[in-house]
Amino acid sequence: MNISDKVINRLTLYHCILTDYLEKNIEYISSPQIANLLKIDDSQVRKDLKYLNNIGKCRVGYKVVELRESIEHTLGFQNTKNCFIVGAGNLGLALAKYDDFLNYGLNILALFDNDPIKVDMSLNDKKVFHIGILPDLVKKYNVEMAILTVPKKYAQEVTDFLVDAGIKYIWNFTPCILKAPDDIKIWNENLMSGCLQFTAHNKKEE
Amino acid sequence: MNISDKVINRLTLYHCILTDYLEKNIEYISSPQIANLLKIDDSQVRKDLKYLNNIGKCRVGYKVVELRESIEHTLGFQNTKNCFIVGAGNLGLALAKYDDFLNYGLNILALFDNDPIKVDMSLNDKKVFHIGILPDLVKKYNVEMAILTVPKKYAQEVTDFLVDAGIKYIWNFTPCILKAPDDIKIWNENLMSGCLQFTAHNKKEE
DNA sequence: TAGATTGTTAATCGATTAACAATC
DNA sequence: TAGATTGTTAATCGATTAACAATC
Repeated sequence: MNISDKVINRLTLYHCILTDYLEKNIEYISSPQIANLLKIDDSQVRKDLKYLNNIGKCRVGYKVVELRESIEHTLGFQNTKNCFIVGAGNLGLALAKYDDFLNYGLNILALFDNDPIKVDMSLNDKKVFHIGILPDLVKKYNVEMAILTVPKKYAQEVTDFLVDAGIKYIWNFTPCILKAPDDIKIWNENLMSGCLQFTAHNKKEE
Repeated sequence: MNISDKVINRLTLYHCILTDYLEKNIEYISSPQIANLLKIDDSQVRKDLKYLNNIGKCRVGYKVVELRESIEHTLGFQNTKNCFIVGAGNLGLALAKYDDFLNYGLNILALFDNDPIKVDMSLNDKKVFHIGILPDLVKKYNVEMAILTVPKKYAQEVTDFLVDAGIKYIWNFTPCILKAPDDIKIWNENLMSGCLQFTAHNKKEE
């Protein structure tokens, strides 16, 4: 069963709501409650929740604890994935400090850079290594995923290097479209694209 | 004319490709070329480009310079929007240093925090102010948008404060679903949600 | 001309919304 | 019982893909 991008995105939003309810010790939540918070349709919420094989109760809704665990299980928060950050610039360092990733199953082991000044720096128990030793560490720690935060002009070159080193998933934070073999999965993170969705939308009223 | 989220997202990707072609001094680009790079359908590319009122030439494609400018115009990269970052933690500081935003029409003027140690810090010509003076500066500089990067537990409280101060657009980087009046537009930036799309997808093969 | 590409329509596919019987 | 909610089907809506005439 394949879960679409849109459903995955909504499941993460439901997860935020459920975490909040859990902290407030509320035991049950209903689909209209979730729908109101997100301003979406309640039958859509129920349809999304069907992916989780979770059973709701008429008149009371779903158990917060169980529903939250089902989402975590379905999205794979438990099976932790190791990951390297490639490029220890501002964004790379910020992402390394962003502890929330581990809650979602993403374990950032280390950073890499080619700048000797940055090498051997340490932050949040994560060390910056020279890019040259990345292939060895990929094998040693069985890392399949890399977060790419290098300057634009090195993006393709570094991608080729990562692919050769055996990296299979690249989370691309550079504003470049990377070329890679078909079996390499690339997710282009376009920070501005989300933001443009509300700023550009206004144009229709012009 | 309303442009959907998906189209906006693709237009930003086309923009990356066009910037690359421009730097390589390539004059024309065709829809199959764009489609191949992004591994999508070429008729979809042509349909997206129709939003831009741009005219392609048979056998040669579209003029790179013109197409790029049309995208920038349609997505409003020219009409710069002022913006405040609220919360000068790791993520807030990283976003403040991320100069690329200005290319997309987003002008970050300043940061705000309630921690006296952070107040008066300065980075990239941007100063950190005490959150208390935000309402005054919102009026003074006519700021409608805020990037929310405060700790989770203050997210709702700060949102209420921003709404009272006259902020209309909130780009929410906290893992919280914010409550706000209907005329306030909120974009929930869920960094992990994109990443989960390739890690969670594998589950289908289990 | 032959071949590549655009622009556009029709066909397909998937996602959202509406509706409602079943349940407690 | 009355009322709220689930689970699910049908209807609607929108997005993607296929197809192809027109163009150069």
